[in-house]
Amino acid sequence: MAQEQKSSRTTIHDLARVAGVSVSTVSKALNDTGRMGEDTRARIKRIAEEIGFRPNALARGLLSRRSFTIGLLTNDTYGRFTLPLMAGVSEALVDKGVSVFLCAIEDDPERARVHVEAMLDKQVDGIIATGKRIDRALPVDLSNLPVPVVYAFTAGPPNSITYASDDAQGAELAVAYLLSLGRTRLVHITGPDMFIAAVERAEAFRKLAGEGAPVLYGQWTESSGREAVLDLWRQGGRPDGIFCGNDMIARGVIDGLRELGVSVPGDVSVVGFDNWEIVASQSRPPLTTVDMNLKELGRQAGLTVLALGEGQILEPGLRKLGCSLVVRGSCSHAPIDE
Amino acid sequence: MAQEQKSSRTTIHDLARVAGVSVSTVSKALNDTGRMGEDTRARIKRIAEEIGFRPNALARGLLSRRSFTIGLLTNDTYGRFTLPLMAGVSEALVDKGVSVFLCAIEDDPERARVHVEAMLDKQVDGIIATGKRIDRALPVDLSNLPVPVVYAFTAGPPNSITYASDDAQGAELAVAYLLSLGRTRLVHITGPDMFIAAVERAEAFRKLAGEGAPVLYGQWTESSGREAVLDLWRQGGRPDGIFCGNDMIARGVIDGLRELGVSVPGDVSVVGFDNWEIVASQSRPPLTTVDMNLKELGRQAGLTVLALGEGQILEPGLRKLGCSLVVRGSCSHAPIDE
DNA sequence: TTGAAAGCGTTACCAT
DNA sequence: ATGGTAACGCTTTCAA
Repeated sequence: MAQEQKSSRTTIHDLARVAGVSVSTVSKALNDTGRMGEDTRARIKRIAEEIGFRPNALARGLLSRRSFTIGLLTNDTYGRFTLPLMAGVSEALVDKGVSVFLCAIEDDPERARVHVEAMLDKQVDGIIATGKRIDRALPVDLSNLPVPVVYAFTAGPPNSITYASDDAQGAELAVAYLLSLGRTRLVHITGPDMFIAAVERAEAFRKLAGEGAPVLYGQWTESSGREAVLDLWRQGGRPDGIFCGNDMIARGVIDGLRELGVSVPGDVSVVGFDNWEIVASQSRPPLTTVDMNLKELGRQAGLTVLALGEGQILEPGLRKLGCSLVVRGSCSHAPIDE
Repeated sequence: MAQEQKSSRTTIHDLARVAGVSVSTVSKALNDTGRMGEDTRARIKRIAEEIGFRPNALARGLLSRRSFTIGLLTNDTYGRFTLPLMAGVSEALVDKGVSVFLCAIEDDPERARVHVEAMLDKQVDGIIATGKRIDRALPVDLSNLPVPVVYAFTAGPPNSITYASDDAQGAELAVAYLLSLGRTRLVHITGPDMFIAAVERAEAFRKLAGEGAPVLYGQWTESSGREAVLDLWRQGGRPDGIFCGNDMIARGVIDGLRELGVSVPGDVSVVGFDNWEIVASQSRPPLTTVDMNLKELGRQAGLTVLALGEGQILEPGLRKLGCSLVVRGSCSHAPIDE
């Protein structure tokens, strides 16, 4: 049938028997601890290799009180933010033998609790909480757990360690780029002002583009971007550079500009935010956009929970990681006037 | 500092001491095994609740040889297919106390091996292999593992249990819908014919739309869809219904039609495939599309590995799950001619 | 009805 | 240089 080879796993006892030594000797040989003849050690290692012995992490964890396992909790259903983050966490930790439990909770406190308890039962060495916005917390209280918790891209309680991308710096990057291209009449089209990320980006935008530069709050959707740009032109606005709060909005903006017969990047340069590959690279023209380096964020969050789990004492607080600009085709130098 | 409450976990010994009984009595009370006074049982349960005792799954697993843990292996970086699937797996298994290790491998056999071995060391009860296309295998051999493996949305070896969506049925659904609207001149615009999914959908399309109905293979991208439609019109094609191989293509198609001044859904009805929410709902008009029910697929795959892990013998083979049609705004009834 | 003891697979310590 | 033994937290006989 379908599951023939389910050979029972070989244990350290089997290995000891085959090698003709005691279990403790095998253990020491394999872990490079204790003192023993290099020949014996090598021989045991070779035999272990041959019979395909792999130590049972459950038994190991029982003794060491470390499971080499961490939990990643998220309420970001699409995985827009979670997957890159997860990739970073995973990449940083595989080599240390750490595996990651992924738990997707859909803003359901009950399910969230169940997931968290399941992870705790499994003795995870730590938990990374993540989500889709930095100013909202997950629907579950993680503050009195017996394991360290690190927050990444979601709000943590006071005194927690939280990782986030530097929205202001990212926005500055985008605006500075537009300015460097000679674009002077800038507009910012973004999501709802209830999002702190939107506000921070907007403030950074104003700082560089001038306090009077228009900021248009709306939704994080294409249609919102498109309508904003249509309204703008209807009202006589004629920016030559548009910085968008995310890539979806940017697509809508480009869409709207096409409808208006305005050339991108000829007449107007457009910059997005998120570098959501699938959206940014498929737009026409491909989108120049800000990348939040979520993978790096994940990597650091992963390393941090692990360090906390090993007993290191780290300063609590918010840690902002820099963004970078990914240049594609939606921006060009402003035409020389005379 | 940041990790104050790391109280050492309470064990069954603590609980036994508090309750004034032996560990074995506690164990039996909590597991509803053995015989004992209902009052004692209730009292122990209550105390367990009070002091927040939760059994150590590592210890439990050591004994029972079950870790209540499974691994999900994927090479789908964007998570387009993996996340819905994962949601299904997770949803079906949380209640059974099973947690899921997610391992994203990027077509790197080396990393894949490392991940698989890490999971095996952790004594996973089974592995679900998944990916981004049904006719390619993951870059790692999973066929001689000591745990059951189920394949979902990725190719498995002969005699394995594989879950996939029913591409033909999904395509039929789409085409039948177009026909039911009175659309008669149908075209299919899809991805590369190297994808078996593309071919199967195309065949199903031809079966219903007529053997002569045009099938245009291209890429799975927006630009490919747009160009196909532009070419089509340039060459004088005037379909009134377009079935697209995926939602990205459908977006491109709609985009191209707008450029041509063709109304969707007035002049042409468009159906997509995938129901990639973020793409389908944001297109103008929102996309009517085929949903592969990946969540259900995940649920079944999850239940199946678990069953195999419990020793059940199941028939190997490919199991196709039905798709459903999600109606949005991109289709309408054909105008009455006279 | 309850408890003592063995054992799951591993590591650490102390003898030999 | 190597091996015996205890211990990690739990479940499961088996005895009382």
